[in-house]
Amino acid sequence: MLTAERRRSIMQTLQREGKVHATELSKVLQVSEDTIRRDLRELAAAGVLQRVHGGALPRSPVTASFTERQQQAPEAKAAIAQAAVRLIRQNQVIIFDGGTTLLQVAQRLPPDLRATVITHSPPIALALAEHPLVEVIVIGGKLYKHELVAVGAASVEAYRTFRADICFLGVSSLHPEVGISSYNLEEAFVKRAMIASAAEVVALTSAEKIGTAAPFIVGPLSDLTHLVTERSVPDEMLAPYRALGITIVRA
Amino acid sequence: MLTAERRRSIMQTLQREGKVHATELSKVLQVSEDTIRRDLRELAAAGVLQRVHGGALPRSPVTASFTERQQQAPEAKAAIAQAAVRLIRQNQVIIFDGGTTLLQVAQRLPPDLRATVITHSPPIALALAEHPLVEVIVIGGKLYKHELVAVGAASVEAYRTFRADICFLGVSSLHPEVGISSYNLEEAFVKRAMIASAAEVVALTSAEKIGTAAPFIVGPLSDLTHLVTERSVPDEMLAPYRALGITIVRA
DNA sequence: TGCCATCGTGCAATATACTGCACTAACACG
DNA sequence: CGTGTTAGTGCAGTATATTGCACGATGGCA
Repeated sequence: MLTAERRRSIMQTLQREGKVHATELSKVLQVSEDTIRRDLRELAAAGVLQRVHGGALPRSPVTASFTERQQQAPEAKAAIAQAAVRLIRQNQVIIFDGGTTLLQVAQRLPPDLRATVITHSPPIALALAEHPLVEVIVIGGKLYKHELVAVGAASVEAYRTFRADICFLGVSSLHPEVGISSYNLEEAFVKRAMIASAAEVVALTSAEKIGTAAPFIVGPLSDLTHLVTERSVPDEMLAPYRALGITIVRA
Repeated sequence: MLTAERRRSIMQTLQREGKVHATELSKVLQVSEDTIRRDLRELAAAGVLQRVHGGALPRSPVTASFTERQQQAPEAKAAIAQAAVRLIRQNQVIIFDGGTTLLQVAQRLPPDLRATVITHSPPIALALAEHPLVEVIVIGGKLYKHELVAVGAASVEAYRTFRADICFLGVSSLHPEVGISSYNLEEAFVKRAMIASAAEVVALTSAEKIGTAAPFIVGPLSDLTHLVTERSVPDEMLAPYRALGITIVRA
C-alpha cells in the first residue's frame, strides 16, 4: 500500500466516523502504530486534522458539529435532499440556503448537471466547488458563525441583484397562521431577499418543525411554491399548505 | 513498445485499479523503473495523475489540487504563517487573501485576538468561524474553484468599500523588475483591490517563488510594506526588496 | 500516587527517487 | 551517403523517503 493512499484512507475514515484511533488504524491498514502516528502527525502539520491522544479528530469543531448534525436522522435528511434534487432542471439558476439539509442537496447534485448556484453559505460553496460543471456564486456578508452563512445588508443587497429560477430554503419553523419564521433576525432578512429573487420557492423541512413558530417572521406561507418534507408527516397537518396551492413532496 | 502506448496503458491501469506501483509497472511493461518513473513524472506534469512516493494515484476532483497543495511543504508554510501572525495587533481590521499558506495563518491566530477579518476565501472564512472573538466578513463573487476564492467585479467592488489596517497577500510570483504577478487575471484584479484597501501590505511567499514572474501583473513591489518568506532565502536575493524599504521577515 | 497506554526520538534497513552519462534508433538535411 | 540532432532508454552512483524497532518520556485515569 502506498503511503499517500494510506493517508487518503485515514482522512476518509475520519470524515466517515468523525474520529480515528491509532491502534485500530494500525490493524485495519496493516502497518505499525509508529507509522500511523507519523501519518497523523504529518496530516496534523498540514492542518487537515487535529491530533489528539490516542488518535485524531476532524480539524474543525465547526464542521465536526456540522457533520454531527448531518448524522442526526441522516436517512430522513437524505430522503428530503434526494427529493429536492429531483426538482432541479438543467441550466437553471438556483439559490441555496445554508444548513445541513441544504448541504446534503448540494452534495447530491447529479454530476452531469449544468447550473449556476448562488449561495451565502461557505460550506455549500465549498461542497459545490467539487462539482465539475456547476458555476458557483458566493454571496458575501457578515459571517453568522452558528449557521455558517453570510448575513447583513450586504447579503440582502447582493441577492437583490439576481433573478433565479428556483430557491431552496431551509426552514426552521412553519406554521399555518404565522407562516415561515426563523430564530435569527438577520437570517430572516436574508431568507426574505432569497424568496424575492426566485420564481419558485421550495421549503425543505423535517417533520418536527411543521406546526411550530419562531420569533422572526420570514414571510407568509403563500411565498412557497413547494414543500419537501418527510413521508411520516400526517396528511391532515399538510392540508393548510395544500389548500394554498403549494406542491407537497413527501420523501 | 511505443512510449505513448506505454503511457496510455499506465493511465488505463490507474483507472482500473485506483493506483499504480512503479515496481509493478516496470515488471508488467518490461522496462526499467527509471523509465516508469520518468513516465509518471511527465504524466503528473501534464496533470493527469498525482505522483506519490512508490507510484501514482488518480487525480481526484477539482479541489484536489487545493488539498494536495495543503500537504506540500507544510513545515515551511507553518513557519511563514507563524511569523505572519506576529505582525497582527489587537483590534485591527485585517484582509486575508486565499490560498493554503493564508489558511495556515487563519488557523494560527491567537485565541484571545479581537479583530475583524475580511476575506474572499470560503475555506478561510470557515476556519475563522471557529475563532471565538474574530468577526468575519465574507466577500462574495464568482467562485474560482482552483484557488477556492471569490473573484470578479463583485469581489473587487466589495473590497473597495473597506479600509483595513493590514492586508495579507499570498503571492505566487515576485520579481525585482516585474513586481507582484499572478497566474490568473481575475485573481490579479482582486489582489489589486485588496492592496488598495489596506494601509499595510504583507506578502507571504515561499522561497522558490522569489525571482519568478507570472503573466498577470498585480502591481509594483513598492505596494508592499512587508515580505515574509523562508529562512533559507539567500540575503542577496532579498536586497532589491530591502532597498525599497520593505520590511523583510525570514521565518 | 502509580499504572499503563500512548507518544516521540534516534537508528538502521530497505525501498524509492533523482542526476548525469552513455548508448541506440529514428530522422532531417546537405 | 554521411553527419548532426533528437528522443528514448538503461545504468551507476548518490540522495531521499519510508518503515519498524528499541528505549525513555509523557499523559490520562483510577
